[in-house]
Amino acid sequence: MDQTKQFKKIKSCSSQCVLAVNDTLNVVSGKWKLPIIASLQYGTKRFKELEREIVGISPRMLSKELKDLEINGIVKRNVYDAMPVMVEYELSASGILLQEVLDSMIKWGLQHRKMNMVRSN
Amino acid sequence: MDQTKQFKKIKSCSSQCVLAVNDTLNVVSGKWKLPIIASLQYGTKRFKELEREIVGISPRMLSKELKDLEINGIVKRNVYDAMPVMVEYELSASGILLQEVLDSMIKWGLQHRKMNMVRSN
DNA sequence: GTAACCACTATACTAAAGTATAGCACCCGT
DNA sequence: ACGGGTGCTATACTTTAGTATAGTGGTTAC
Repeated sequence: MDQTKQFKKIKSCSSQCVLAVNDTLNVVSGKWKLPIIASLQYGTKRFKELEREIVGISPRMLSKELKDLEINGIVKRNVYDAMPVMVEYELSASGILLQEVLDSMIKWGLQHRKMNMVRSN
Repeated sequence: MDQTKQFKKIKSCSSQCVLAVNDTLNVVSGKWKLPIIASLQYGTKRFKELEREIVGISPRMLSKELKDLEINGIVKRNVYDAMPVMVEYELSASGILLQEVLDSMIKWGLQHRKMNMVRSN
C-alpha cells in the first residue's frame, strides 16, 4: 500500500522528467540545430556567415531552423536597420546553458565509442 | 599564424565533439527510445511488459526500436528457452550510463521552462 | 545598367520516421 | 477445438523532415 504510493510518486516524477527530456531533445534534434548552436557558441553571427560556415545547409533550412530556435528561446535575433539591413543571431542564456548538456553528450558519446570499440560513421 | 593553428585545433575538436554528440542523439532521438529506456531503468522487462507499459506503441515500433537499441549497444536481449520462449530486455552498461545524460537534459529542460515561463504541451 | 551581396521566401519534390492493421507460430488452460 | 497469451514480422499507408531550385526586394560597387 505504501508501495503503491511510491510507485505513483515514481511515475509522476518520471513523466515530468520525460517531458523535460523531450523539451531538450526537441531543441537539439534534427540535422542542423547542433551545427547552428555550435557555430553560435563562439559569438554572434549573421545569416550569410552561418550559411557559409555550416557546409551543406540551404538557406531554407537555415532560416527555418533559426526561426525554430528563436521560438524555443535558444537564439536571439537582433535586427539593426543599418542601410543594408543587418541581422545578427546569438545564443540566449538558455542557449548558452545548453553547453552543459552537450558536454555530457560528448562525454557519453566518447565513452560509448570506447566501450563498443567503434562502429558507424 | 599561431591563431590559425589554434583555429584548426578548435575546429578538429569541435568536429570530434559534433560526432560524439550525434552518436548520443542517434541513440535517444525518436518518439519511443526514451520511454523504452526509462521503462528499463527499473529492471529487466519482457516484450509484452514493455508493450503494456509504453502506452500507444505498436509492436512493430517496439520491435524495431529494441533492435536499434540492441545494435547500438544500449540494450541487451536475453532469450531463455523455457517452454513458452521467454525474452528479457535490459540496459547495458552504456545504457545505464545514459542516465547521466538524461539527468543533464532534465536539469536543462526544467531550467529552460522556468526561464521561458512555460510553453508547449 | 548590370553584377553581386544580403536576408530571406515559395514551390515542388524525395526520403525518413512513424502508424494501422493483419497475421504467424508456438504454447497453455478448459 | 477454442480463446487467449507470447514474441514477433509483413504490407501498406501517412506524416514529418530535409533537399533542390528559383525568385524577391533592397543596396552598393564598377
